[in-house]
Amino acid sequence: MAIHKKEEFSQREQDLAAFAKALSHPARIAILKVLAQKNECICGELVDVLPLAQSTVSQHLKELKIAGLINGTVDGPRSCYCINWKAFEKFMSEFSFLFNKLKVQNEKACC
Amino acid sequence: MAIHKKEEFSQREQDLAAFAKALSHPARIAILKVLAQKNECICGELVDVLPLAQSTVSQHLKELKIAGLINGTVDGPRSCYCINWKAFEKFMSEFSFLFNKLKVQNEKACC
DNA sequence: TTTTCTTATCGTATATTTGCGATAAAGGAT
DNA sequence: ATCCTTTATCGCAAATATACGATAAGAAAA
Repeated sequence: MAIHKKEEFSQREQDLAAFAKALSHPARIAILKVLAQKNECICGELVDVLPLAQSTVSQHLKELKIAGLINGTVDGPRSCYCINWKAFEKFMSEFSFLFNKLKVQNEKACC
Repeated sequence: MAIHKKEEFSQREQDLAAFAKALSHPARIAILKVLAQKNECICGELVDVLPLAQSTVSQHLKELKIAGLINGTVDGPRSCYCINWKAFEKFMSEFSFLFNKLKVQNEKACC
């Protein structure tokens, strides 16, 4: 492949793509679901619920954290995670904005 | 890796992840933007606008089509693409639904 | 028919993602 | 201090994704 082309797109496009990428695995969707239901959750609870090894769950959590979609705090020997609603809302509204803005322009039928 | 774990998640989770995956590359976000602005668009126009080779653009279009986010019709020697608003809207509302449903439950601060 | 134009697909190289076991690190319990 | 519990990280293997040039395939034009 040799060359990274992602940087040649606008920052906005890259940000939206990064947000979508964080959501692009069913395990991460499932993690967000559990976090939303329980409000907050320690890593071990997620491991119990998901069909994945502890190290794999930890890795998905890391990706969600890097993407800014969840917060994590150390609680003794445990790690407590919860959804970063602010970031989540920001990205979702940005998507909706893009979507709605474009949608109004052309409701007409196409190819 | 050896084993595919994706199938062990619910269909809903897999569908949402697949939708997000289709949006997880800036080139595909850019393509959707152009398609939305022009309403419909032939492949060559996209190649002119994007910093990618024709074969690469064609591949991204294929992925968007497989994901159901765009429609494509053959128009003589050209291919005309447009956004499948119905599918797009369905997925976006599904995301919003998930997001809103979960959000209402817990506005309280967490970790 | 031959040429030209447009797009899809194939083959290939490289980068990234996914997944797990093993291990480290850090706090609590004994 | 030693063990136990919990989580993060490392190292590795395999699968996917990304990107391009070359080529095929199809329609229109010469």
